[in-house]
Amino acid sequence: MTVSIKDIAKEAGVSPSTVSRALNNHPRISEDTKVYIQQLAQEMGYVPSVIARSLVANRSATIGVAITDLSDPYYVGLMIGIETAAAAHNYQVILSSFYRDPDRELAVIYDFHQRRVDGVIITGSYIENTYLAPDNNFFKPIVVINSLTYPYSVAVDRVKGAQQVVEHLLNLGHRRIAHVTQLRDGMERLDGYRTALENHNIPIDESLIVTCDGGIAGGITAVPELLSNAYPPTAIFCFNDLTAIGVINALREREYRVPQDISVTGFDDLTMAAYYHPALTTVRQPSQLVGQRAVDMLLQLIKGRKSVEPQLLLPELVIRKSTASPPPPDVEKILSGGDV
Amino acid sequence: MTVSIKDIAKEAGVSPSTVSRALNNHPRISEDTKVYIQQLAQEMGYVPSVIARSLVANRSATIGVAITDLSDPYYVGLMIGIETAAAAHNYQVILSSFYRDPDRELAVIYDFHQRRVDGVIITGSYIENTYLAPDNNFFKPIVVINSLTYPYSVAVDRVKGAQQVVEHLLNLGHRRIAHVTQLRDGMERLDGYRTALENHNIPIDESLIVTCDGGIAGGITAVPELLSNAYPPTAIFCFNDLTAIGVINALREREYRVPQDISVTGFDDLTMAAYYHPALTTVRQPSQLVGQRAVDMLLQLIKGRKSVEPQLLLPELVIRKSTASPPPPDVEKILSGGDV
DNA sequence: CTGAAAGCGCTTACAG
DNA sequence: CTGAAAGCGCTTACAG
Repeated sequence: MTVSIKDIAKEAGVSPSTVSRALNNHPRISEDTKVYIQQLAQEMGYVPSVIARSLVANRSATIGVAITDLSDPYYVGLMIGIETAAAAHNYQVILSSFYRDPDRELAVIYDFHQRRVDGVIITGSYIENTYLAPDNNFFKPIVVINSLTYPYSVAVDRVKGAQQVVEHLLNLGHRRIAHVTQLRDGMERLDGYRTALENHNIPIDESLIVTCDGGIAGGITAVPELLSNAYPPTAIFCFNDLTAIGVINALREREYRVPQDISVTGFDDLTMAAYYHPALTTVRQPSQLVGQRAVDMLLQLIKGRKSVEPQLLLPELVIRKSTASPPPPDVEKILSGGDV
Repeated sequence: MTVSIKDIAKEAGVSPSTVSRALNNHPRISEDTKVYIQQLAQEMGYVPSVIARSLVANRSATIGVAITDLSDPYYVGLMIGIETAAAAHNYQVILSSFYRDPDRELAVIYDFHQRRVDGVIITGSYIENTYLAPDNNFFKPIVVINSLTYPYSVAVDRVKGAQQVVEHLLNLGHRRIAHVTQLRDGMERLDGYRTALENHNIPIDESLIVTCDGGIAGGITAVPELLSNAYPPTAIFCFNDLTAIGVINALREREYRVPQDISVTGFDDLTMAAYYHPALTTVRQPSQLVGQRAVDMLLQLIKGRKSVEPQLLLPELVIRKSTASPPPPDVEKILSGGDV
């Protein structure tokens, strides 16, 4: 049997109220009994129940974090930022994954509400607009990471990030630049890609845009499609570092050298990006900072603030070894009638 | 104001007990009122409070997971296994990191108890023996992953794993095999390393054993020490994949080729290991399975079982591209009086 | 089938 | 400074 405040009260011959006050350092309590009770509690192995405390305080000191998929280190980075910031404010984190399944996402958020978390952070949400609906039963503040439409959001300007890498490729002299994108989460990067090319008066070639699942496997499957193009790309701008790594693997298997034969760029700047071979040119998303800011924003909302400004953080182009100028044009191909 | 069972009772003109029964599909309740109440609850936006429910049930359907450091993908793998298995049993997971700090570890476990988790899983524990002490105030079952001394543990046989890779290196013809270890968590691997060498009658050369922090950085710092050896190694058995990647980076910086000039092995078989260049020869730890088994064991203990068998899972040697036979002996060195 | 009562472990006005 | 009472949101014997 776990010992409760009542047990201590009985043992000490005082009322439960007094025990409660002693344990909580209440101002109006005699120093003697306070010390005595605290010591007694210690001896008796008392561990306060935050369950009971939450019930009366109407506050659980818990935030629910719904992460779409922990197997992507990018999300782990967010999680680390969230957990660290939450711990610094004495909040505990309850974690659930929903693996890109909208039904599971909804179930997770509902479960969070049943558990009376004080607030919720969602990354990789597929149903962010649901949280705006007035009849959704969700009465706790929700912050969505990287949402374009949801009002309480902290995001990274991925349009700009994409534009920057593609500019970098353009500056190196590339003209046939492919993009491996991801349907759900890749729209901003696609925008940035288009904008950069248009700024340089390069027409968009839709055959150079292929979709993937956003993981290493997706990068691998994208390559054959790209290489079978009548005019294959000299550079590939990938959805993220994971797909870049997949792409590089598939390229290497076909004896292409990166970056000598073809340049490849990532996105995210995972820890691994710097230590991969070749080290990845990529766009750094400050994921831990994003996580931390999301907690800050959520804490404001929990405090009752109604008007928080959506946050937009800046990404940073990181140039490493996976990009270079395109190889010289293929002379044989030109002579045989091709055009580069 | 969030709506409670009382609000629904008032609205429906019945007692709270009836509402509770209707909501919980209690057997003895008229179908009519059940349907009516459930619908009313829905309309009123009722979300049950598991806080309140936990208080009476003395069960929170929550397990606390203390992970030492989420920035190591190995621990993330464990976490994924744990979270998945927990979700399958309708348990939520509350997650805290303690970053190899024993004080924080203890504080986290205490906090879990305050929150009345039903059980605890700890990975990378530094104070596992504390949990055995009778006066520690911890009254919920605790499973420790990869513990050698704690009775409720699921672990991987790392001695054997280490032995296997070192055997592999030996079979390739290596005789000068270095080991980059980690003080806290590397003892088993060190054992396996020693055993394998002894089995082949190769004396242990302590100058070939260097310690590191268990991350990429540690691999990088280990290399200069190893290369400055009077008789440098032809193969390096690393604590884990991360250190192997650090080692390979440091080697490459010095123009060593892996595996032609020197072989390098990892441990863990992170996802990245297969896609690294060169693809890592390593020892697979079935981390998701370990996480899942830990949940299974914990659930047994929560159910009240007192005698669960510690589990020891087998690792698996995965041979890829980072190992090869040693280069031919350095003739110049031999001629100049050296000995290999 | 339904309601009144007690209780889970705590906190907090309200009296004294 | 301390105690008795009420209450947080639920569940569950106990009566009826």
